[in-house]
Amino acid sequence: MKPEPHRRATWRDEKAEERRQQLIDTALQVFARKGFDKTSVRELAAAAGVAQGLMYHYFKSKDKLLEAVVERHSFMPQLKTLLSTLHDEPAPKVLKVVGKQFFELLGQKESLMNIFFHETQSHPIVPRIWRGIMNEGISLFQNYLDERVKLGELRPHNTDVSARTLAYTIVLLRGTATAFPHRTRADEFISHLVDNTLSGIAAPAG
Amino acid sequence: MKPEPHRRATWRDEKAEERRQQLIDTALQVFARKGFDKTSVRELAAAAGVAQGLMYHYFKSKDKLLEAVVERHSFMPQLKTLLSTLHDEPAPKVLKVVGKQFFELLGQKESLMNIFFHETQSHPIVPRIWRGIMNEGISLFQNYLDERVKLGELRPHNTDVSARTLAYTIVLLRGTATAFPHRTRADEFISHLVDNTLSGIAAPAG
Amino acid sequence: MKPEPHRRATWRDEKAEERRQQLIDTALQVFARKGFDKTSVRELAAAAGVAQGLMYHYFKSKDKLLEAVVERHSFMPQLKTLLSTLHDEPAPKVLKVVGKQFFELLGQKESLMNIFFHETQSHPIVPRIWRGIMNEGISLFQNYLDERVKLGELRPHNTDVSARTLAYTIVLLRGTATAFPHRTRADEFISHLVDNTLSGIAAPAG
Amino acid sequence: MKPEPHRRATWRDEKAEERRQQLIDTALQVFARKGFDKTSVRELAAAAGVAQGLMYHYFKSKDKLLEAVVERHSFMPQLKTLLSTLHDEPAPKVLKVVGKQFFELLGQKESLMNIFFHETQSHPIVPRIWRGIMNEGISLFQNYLDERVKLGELRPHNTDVSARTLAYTIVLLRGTATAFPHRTRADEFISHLVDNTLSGIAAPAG
DNA sequence: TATGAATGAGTATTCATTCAT
DNA sequence: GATGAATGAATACTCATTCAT
Repeated sequence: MKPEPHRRATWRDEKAEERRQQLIDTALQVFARKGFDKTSVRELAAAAGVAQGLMYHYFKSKDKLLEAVVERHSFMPQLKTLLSTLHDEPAPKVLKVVGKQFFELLGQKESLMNIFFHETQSHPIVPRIWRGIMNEGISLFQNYLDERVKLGELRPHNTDVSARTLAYTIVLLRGTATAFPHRTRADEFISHLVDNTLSGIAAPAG
Repeated sequence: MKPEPHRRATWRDEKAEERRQQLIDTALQVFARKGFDKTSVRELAAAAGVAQGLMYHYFKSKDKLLEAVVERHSFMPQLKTLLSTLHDEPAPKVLKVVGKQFFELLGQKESLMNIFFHETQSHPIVPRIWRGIMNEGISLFQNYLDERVKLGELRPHNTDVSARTLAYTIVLLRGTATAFPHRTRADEFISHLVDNTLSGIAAPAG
Repeated sequence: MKPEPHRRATWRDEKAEERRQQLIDTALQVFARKGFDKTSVRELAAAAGVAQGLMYHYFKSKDKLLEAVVERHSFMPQLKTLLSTLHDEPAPKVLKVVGKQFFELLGQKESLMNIFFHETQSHPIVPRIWRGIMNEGISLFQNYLDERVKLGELRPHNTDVSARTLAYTIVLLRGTATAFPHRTRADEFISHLVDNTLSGIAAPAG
Repeated sequence: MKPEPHRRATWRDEKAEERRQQLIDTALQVFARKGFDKTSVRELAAAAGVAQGLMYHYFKSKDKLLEAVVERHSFMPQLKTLLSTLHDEPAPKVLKVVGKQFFELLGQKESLMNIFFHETQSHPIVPRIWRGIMNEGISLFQNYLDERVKLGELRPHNTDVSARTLAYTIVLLRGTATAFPHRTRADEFISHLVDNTLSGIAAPAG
């Protein structure tokens, strides 16, 4: 019986893929903590417990590594899953839930968010991915709102604006929450946010 | 006959102050365009038309220069002026105006905003100043909203949330507007934003 | 039934020898084109279509590979063959032919010549081989000239000098011919060279 | 009396020019000894007794330094001076003298010759300068020979070939002399070379 | 035999900072 | 005040070589 060279190659390939993943994950953490520019390849290698030369076996350059990081950890799938739960549910009931889940998702992806916020200028792919996520997310969310308008649950209005209002506010809430938490806790904040958005803050007319 | 040392000193002081200001202004532009880390002192000096060594006559280090930049260009005064016009004006009338003015102010301070967004990790003073501006601004804005609630113009609600909703949305709108403009134009967006915020987006109860 | 180990070994040896030869041939081309130092082992392996590690099965080091290249492609045999045709032929008749053949031989070995010219400092074996070829060639050539002197066909003179004059001129002609061809074509040049050498360029004494 | 800023600047400029020259001279020696590729900038700086960073104050890159070296040490002027002594002198009398002087000039420029021979591939300016020197030199030499033909001192022949024969032979003689000196000493060699060239090596007819 | 993952020393270059003039 | 020569540490990246499979 001949040896199976294919099997062996596959095993090596798997190991290599694991290693690649490990390097990406380590880089995500270190980039988020220290920033892309202030992180040296030597540091990355040390953090991953490998020789610096190995970085270049897996990634052509430090820039390409950053690309790999943002591509691999882009939370598009989770965002889609999250937003797919919207459909056929009444707005007042789900907006708070989805808002809080979105906030939580951003929290889980804190490292990535750090990169999105700070490394925009380092490499063009970073804002491109971020823009992709936001646009897609806003778009899906807007579709839901449009449906609800059609159903007469929401009044006719510019849903791009309301979608962005909710999304932007939560994104920046998340951004500032870590750095300098404020009085109102996030959950409570989002509850109020949705209430305000639905009912308005103006006093009921006369 | 010797010249009076005092006169000369004053004249020289003025020149020095001008020069200092010039270096700060140049640095603001270059930092905003290229990022703090990717800008060398040599580049800054060249952009200002002086020798590199001169930078260190005016600023102890590159970091201190960054501090000087964010301190000097902090738009706190303008923000306070802007918000001081709020008082004793009815909300529906002024929110749009103030919102648009705020958006425009952020636009004028685009270079500084770039630094706030991207150089948070470079030096602790950057997020500190940014946080100061935001907190102060939000606080003043919230005070105004509280007044309007007292006057019965707005319904009782968490004004911290509504203040932040408006502020955060406009900030991120500004941030994304330059990089990737979206369908709705800013002015229109802010109009809708204020309308939504005041009246809510829920359909009027039957 | 097991295969005879001897047969297998022989077959494998042949394959191995082929592979070795292939690696040497590839290396010759790449070294000549890019230079020894500027060629990485990775590049060599890629050019030969094998993994880098395999290079070290066949050659102990990059230096040893260079040795193998210059040893294998040393054109000593061809040179000897070429010069062996000299004997018993009259000088005026054969010098031009041999000169042109020598020029052509150098042309065929252009890659090797490139290595001889540029990589002298890389590894001591390179100038050693080159010196060997030249000295042996000059020596054989000189022997021929000495014979012709004895036969009275050439006048008594320092044949080391005349041998080197012809050889050096053709070598450098070849070296410069590729890089920057000059007015006189090589064939013609060599004809004139031999004519001059035999008859001298001085005007016949009155 | 005002201080003379110009004088001071000039003094600094002089110092800078001296330093520049020193770095070039040091580089010439080290490049010649170790080869361009095998010499690190750190080594160059150490050999010159300065910090490595200073190299980049004076030369934009290692390549530019090599350019500066070959440009500054190109022996074109000396070669022209040497060849200008030819005119109006009879060939038999001066060819040996000029030949030996040329050999000696090459010897004085041994370091530069090493670079010309070995670093052709490193940077395009190296062969360009070498070609310039050779072409100009050959051309001037050929002009002289043409004159002598016109005067009836030399017989009509292809002077490009005879000029190159003498030049090439001496160049390679010089190149091999250092590496592996041979039996005939250079002076003697050149005497024989000129004798052969003038009188030919064929036995006198009849 | 053949692979390619892994190593670690080495390289050119950049840069903030100092200082004599 | 102003210059730019000089420093030396840091950085991204390359490469010959080794070795487990």
